[in-house]
Amino acid sequence: MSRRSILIADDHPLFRAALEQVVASAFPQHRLLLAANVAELQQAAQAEQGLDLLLLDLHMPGALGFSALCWVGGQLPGVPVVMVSANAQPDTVRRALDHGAAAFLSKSAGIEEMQRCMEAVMAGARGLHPGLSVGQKGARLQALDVADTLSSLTPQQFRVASMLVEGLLNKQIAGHLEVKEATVKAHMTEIFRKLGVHSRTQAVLALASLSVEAAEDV
Amino acid sequence: MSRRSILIADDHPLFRAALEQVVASAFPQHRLLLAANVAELQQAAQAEQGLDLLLLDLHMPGALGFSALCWVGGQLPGVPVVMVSANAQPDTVRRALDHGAAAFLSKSAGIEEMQRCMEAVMAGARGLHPGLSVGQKGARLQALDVADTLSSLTPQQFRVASMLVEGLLNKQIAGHLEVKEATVKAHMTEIFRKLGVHSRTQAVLALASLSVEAAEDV
DNA sequence: CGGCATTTTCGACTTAAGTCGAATAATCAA
DNA sequence: TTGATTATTCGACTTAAGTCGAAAATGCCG
Repeated sequence: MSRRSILIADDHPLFRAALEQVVASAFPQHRLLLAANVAELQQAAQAEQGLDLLLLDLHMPGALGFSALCWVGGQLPGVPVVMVSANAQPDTVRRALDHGAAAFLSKSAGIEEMQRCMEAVMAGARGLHPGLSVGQKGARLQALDVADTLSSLTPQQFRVASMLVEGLLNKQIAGHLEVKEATVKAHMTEIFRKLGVHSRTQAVLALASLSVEAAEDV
Repeated sequence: MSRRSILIADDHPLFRAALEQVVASAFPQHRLLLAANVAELQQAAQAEQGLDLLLLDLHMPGALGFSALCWVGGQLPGVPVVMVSANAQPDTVRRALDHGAAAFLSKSAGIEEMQRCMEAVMAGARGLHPGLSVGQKGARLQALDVADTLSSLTPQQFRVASMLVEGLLNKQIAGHLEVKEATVKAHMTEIFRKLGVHSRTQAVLALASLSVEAAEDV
């Protein structure tokens, strides 16, 4: 636990491996942790308090839009997050930074550029997005209330919420999490309370407003 | 039924009255029909087969995004629709035209401009949007499947679907429509079948993808 | 007017959803 | 370690959701 560590969360195997090489060559003294989905991300982040940097893909399985980023912001305060995404639309970048990302890296960025960015972020830099002017931050995002709420969900509740917006039944969610259906229902009730709604339908509507933020950039 | 008629559907009383004046002065020989919400729009359109023009507000109570436009396209084929909206973002305009609108009018447009546009549409013109270049049509819209489905809903089913995405319970929907809850459930089952889903949650997710198209432009 | 198709309606029944209370397990600070 | 807080789990119960079949109403065409 003494060595510093960097967590790479990306679902694409090839790109994750490539990213691993880039990070390893730039920071040979750091330990590298890998995650292919949100569940692994949460697990790894939980086992590693002293995380120095998190490279987070925007389109992760199980992540509804920027929700994974929101969750990290709430559950892992102080851990700088570099968002990584195939597309770097100005809107996407701005939203990522609004949601608390320390930097935004395009997957088409050069290796040296990536390394420079990561070094800067670990040195304390924030709001970096190579290739784009800083300009106007904090634009719209009326969905910020929901985003805040998401970051207050416990890890298990977050998984339940993720599967909820996949359209799964309680029974199916229970199967995936290997718990009883009654447990899922209890989580669901708590999620409703935190979202300020009173039914599954309303919860889906609230959460869907987050999902579309990222769905637009496909 | 011999006179030609124009239907104005807008929820804002003041603007609806103003629009009424504009239309009346430009087309004194036409009969004017008014609708303040989607229910009235459906009722009026049903009672009037030979509709020559429909002025449709984008933000109508009970209308989920462009759904009202989709429904008109399916239920009232041949009736030209001029969309009216407070904002005329290029994206909004393009989507409206993609969904079958004959023209798009900004609420801030001049009176003469409005009258010219309406005349042109009734003369057969299509794809008009004063103040914007025609350019690239038919862009994305992966939600077109849902839009097509919406236009296949019966009027009552459409009302049920609208209230569904408001987060209402079956009991509440039944109260608004003044029918028994069992009836609403039956409509719900049929809506699920047409949408190709198997639960209320999935239906909301499918329909929400339509709602957000318009929600962005607020 | 008399069928014919669609729409709307509803009751009875099965399944899913949601609430409440409570027990257990994990976390953290003193 | 101990006490307190939070997270996770679940059973029992109430309510909502969803399916099936069918009757009644509506609209339309010959």
